Amino acid sequence: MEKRDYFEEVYEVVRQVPPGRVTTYGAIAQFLSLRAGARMVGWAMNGCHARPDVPAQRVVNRVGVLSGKHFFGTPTRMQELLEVEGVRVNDDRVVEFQKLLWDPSIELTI
DNA sequence: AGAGTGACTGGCT
DNA sequence: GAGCCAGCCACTC
Repeated sequence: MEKRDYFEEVYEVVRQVPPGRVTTYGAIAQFLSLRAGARMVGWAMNGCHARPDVPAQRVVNRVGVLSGKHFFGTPTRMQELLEVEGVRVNDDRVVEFQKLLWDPSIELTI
């Protein structure tokens, strides 16, 4: 193992996502110059088990679907976590997802 | 070394 | 909006 180089970068970005907002794998990948590695972002999130401080529920796919909800303890865990933060979820999709979208390459300045 | 898989995306239908 | 296909990189067997 020990290959969590860009993993840490992904975690750092996700960690900076403000509550009540969501981001996409593609946005993170593009921000980290890993555009072709959007899937890798998801794979990186696979290691979120060792990073409880990473709000993976705020990371959804490009259409706002909670594609990773299955990886949470329960199928509704991710949705509830988002709703608690004020993010409305309908049929596993984030309501007004585009409005709640938080793009690191635009809103975040490093 | 080769093939399969995956928390994705873009384009087209 | 929803579905299908192809491209991409990393990891596992």
